[in-house]
Amino acid sequence: MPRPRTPLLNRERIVAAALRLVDEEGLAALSTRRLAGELSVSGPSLYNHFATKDELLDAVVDGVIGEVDLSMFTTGTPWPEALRDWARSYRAALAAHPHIVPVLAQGPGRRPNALRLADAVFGCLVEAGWPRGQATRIGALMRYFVTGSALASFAAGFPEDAGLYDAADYPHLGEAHRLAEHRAAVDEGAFETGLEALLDGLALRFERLEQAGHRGGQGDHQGSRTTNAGRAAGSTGS
Amino acid sequence: MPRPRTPLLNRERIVAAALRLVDEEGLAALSTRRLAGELSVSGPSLYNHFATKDELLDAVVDGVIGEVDLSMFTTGTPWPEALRDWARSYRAALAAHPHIVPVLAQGPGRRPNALRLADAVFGCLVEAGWPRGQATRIGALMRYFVTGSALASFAAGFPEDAGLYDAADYPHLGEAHRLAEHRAAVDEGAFETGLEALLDGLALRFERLEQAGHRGGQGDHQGSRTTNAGRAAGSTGS
DNA sequence: ACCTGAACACCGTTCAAGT
DNA sequence: ACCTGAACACCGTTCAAGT
Repeated sequence: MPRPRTPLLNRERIVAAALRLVDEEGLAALSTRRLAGELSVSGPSLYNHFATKDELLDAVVDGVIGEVDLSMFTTGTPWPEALRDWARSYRAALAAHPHIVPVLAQGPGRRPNALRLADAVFGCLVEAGWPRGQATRIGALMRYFVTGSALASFAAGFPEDAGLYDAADYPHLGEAHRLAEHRAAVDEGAFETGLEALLDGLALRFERLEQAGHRGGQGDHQGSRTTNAGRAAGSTGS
Repeated sequence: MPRPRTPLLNRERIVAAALRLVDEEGLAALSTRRLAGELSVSGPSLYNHFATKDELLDAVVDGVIGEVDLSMFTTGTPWPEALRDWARSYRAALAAHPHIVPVLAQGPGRRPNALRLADAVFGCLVEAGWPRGQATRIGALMRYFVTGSALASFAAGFPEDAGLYDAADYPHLGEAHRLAEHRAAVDEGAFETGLEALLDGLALRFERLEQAGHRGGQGDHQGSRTTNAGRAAGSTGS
């Protein structure tokens, strides 16, 4: 019985080929038949490894999210810097795979690497002294900003050409807004400005929190010197 | 020649039927054949009014963007309040049509109503004294945050069920994160927290700007008392 | 000018059949 | 256990033909 000769396919090889295909030719190129062809295999073979195409896409997305650097959350970096470094790493990972961003931005973040990511952010913020409910919200809003920026910046396709529409009706919008070259610069600037504004706004809240904490003694606010002991318990307070 | 009997179809009727179909049955239900059926017409008929399905989707999206309230930008409301009211109105419009958000978030914002929207925000900020380049970035980052939030909140589909994945590997994430009921509350909280943080962060920058302006005389910073005269000229400085 | 039926080149997915 | 070919029920879009 020479049965255990190695299978032609496995999830890892399929995901890798799918990501390469999407990166090189866009999301529309990823059909089951085309992907199977890239793997020198017949279309339905893929269904031995993934139940549906959506499940395959989920795996591709999770692989990309796995590229996001999370090390800044465990090296004792102060939370604002950690959040900034992480947001930029997140954006860079999405910029490297622009065509998958629409799938990623939409999909519920319950794949393994998405959960690792959410967990790392949450842990860092709670460690720093943020209440658990706030930490949850901050993690979410940061992801929303990064993915929203990435969608508009990378996935939007190239504006076909200037002069596509009449400028007459938009008194404040100038020619520059329609130039593709400038669009990338605006997007990068918008991301950086938004990121810094967000961090400043959060820092302001953190100061108020610390002051309230010091005045009110131990309310529901966990001080920033709390040890690990309290936070690995399970509930998130959100 | 009884030619001018009114046509069965027109763009307006098609767009309205498409939006209704998407709202009621989701984006996947919007096929050309299905939509044509709703309009009691044959599939290819639609191509007499839209060159492609994408062009039709663009029109649907622009209709939704047209629902966003922009009146706060022309009533002399201070820019932070105007921006806050607008962001909430924007979010509400997307919440009313959750299934179209993925298309909207991705599509380049060069349809008429998207341009009207961008123009209104830009005009308000420049009027308030923001430099044109900054005004452009702020408009963009606000859109990114609103659409990013909306995508994750409304378009993400319902998390199938709790217990889909093992909790063991995510020490900080508790059961609450997996409950659909709590997800909506977290999303709303994340949006509001992010919006306020963003506005605070921008207000901080505006203060610094004003101070620099008063110190440095008239640099490239247009004072907040500038009249309309200067800004309808066309170029945006971005 | 606008609508139709037929057709083209695709899809995702199922399933019996092979090994 | 894993791969195949054939098939099913769809797609978006084109096009000659009708009025």
